Amino acid sequence: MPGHVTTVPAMRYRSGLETRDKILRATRELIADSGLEGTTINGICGRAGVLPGSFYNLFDSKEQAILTVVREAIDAIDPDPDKQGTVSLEELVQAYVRFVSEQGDLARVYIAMAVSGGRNNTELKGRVLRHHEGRVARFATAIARERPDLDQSETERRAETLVTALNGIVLHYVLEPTFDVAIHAKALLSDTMAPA
Amino acid sequence: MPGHVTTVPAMRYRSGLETRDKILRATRELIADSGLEGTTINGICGRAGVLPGSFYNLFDSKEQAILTVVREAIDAIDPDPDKQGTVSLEELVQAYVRFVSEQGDLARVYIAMAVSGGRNNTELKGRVLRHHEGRVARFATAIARERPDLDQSETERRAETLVTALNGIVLHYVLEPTFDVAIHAKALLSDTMAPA
DNA sequence: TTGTAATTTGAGTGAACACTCAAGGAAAGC
DNA sequence: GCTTTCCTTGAGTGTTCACTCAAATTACAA
Repeated sequence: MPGHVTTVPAMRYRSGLETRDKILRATRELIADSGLEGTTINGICGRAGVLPGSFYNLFDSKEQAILTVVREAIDAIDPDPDKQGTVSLEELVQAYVRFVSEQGDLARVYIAMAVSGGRNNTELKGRVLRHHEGRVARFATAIARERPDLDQSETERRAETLVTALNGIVLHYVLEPTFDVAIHAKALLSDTMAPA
Repeated sequence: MPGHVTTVPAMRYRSGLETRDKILRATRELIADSGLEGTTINGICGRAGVLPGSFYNLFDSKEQAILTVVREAIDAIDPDPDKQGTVSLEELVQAYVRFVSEQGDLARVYIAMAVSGGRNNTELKGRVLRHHEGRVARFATAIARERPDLDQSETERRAETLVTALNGIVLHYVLEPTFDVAIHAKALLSDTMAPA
């Protein structure tokens, strides 16, 4: 059970926290433009201006740093996680578009994760799938509030189509930064709310 | 200019062709369940029952084998590349769904490629973007034929939304094999053809 | 100021990576 | 059967990977 017990010190000094920040920022940037598998300890340390020994003084493993960044990306996607039942579908979509345009690095991390999806990493895979389910449920709730005429299975199907299709839009944006996410997201949104 | 001149022999014996097939099959399977970066020479050779020396007798590099498989995946997606202007949008979508369900390995290769998109591989990146453009153009042609009332920019936008959204559907299918691609693809199709 | 613990240094570990090569064995043309 | 070319073998190349550790240095508390 690696990661269950932390063997790194308590980080009581300021410089430790600063180094930790530098490492996480470097990790985020590196995942964003080299992908999960292209992210190496050397790359992280080089970009952060830190030596490997210092990295391992603060993190148990490369994976722990990556997981921390992935969690950041997941948490950054959903607006107001508190107000579970009161956010409109449009707000949910707009929040995603905003997340993508304002936090490009994290958006790339999010897609890199959704794709490699923890191929040989059960911890990461579970996290990805749980996140997806929660996201679909949230979209479904919003749809149900605005379109009470739809039955439950139709509501759920529309939520699932919308969430996965939006990911497709963002996936392409990651490949081609000139791609206009907002326009296509808006189109998907109005399709989802169409009468039929 | 690697890959321009081939240094491997002419492959005149039957066993050479068989070994080549075994290697390409192993490469395809390995990309499908370990991703592009998780695909190693040792992995390929182990799965193919071949030694590294034999691999390099038939391929110049690991990248050459991967590119061959990627080209397979790209070519397998589009139905009847000859009849450019006569295929309906529904047929295009159905062909993609069929491709995904019948050739899961290649579909995974396709997504792996679309995602890692040749991050540090210009050859691969160019191929991916050119393929995407051609695909959008083909979808746009089909839409224009069935919906001549739409202006050109609207037609193109719908084609782009549909193609990227479909990729999102397939991306999720790759993560969760129980995901029903056909249903969601059909929904996207009818949305694309909606009046508004 | 001094003691202690956190932090940094930088060389070093073994494993896995892509790739090579000389030599032996097998398949085809003659 | 002889020759040539193809194919396979399997050990070996240098590089990069994630990760370690003892020693030096620094930051804070008292």
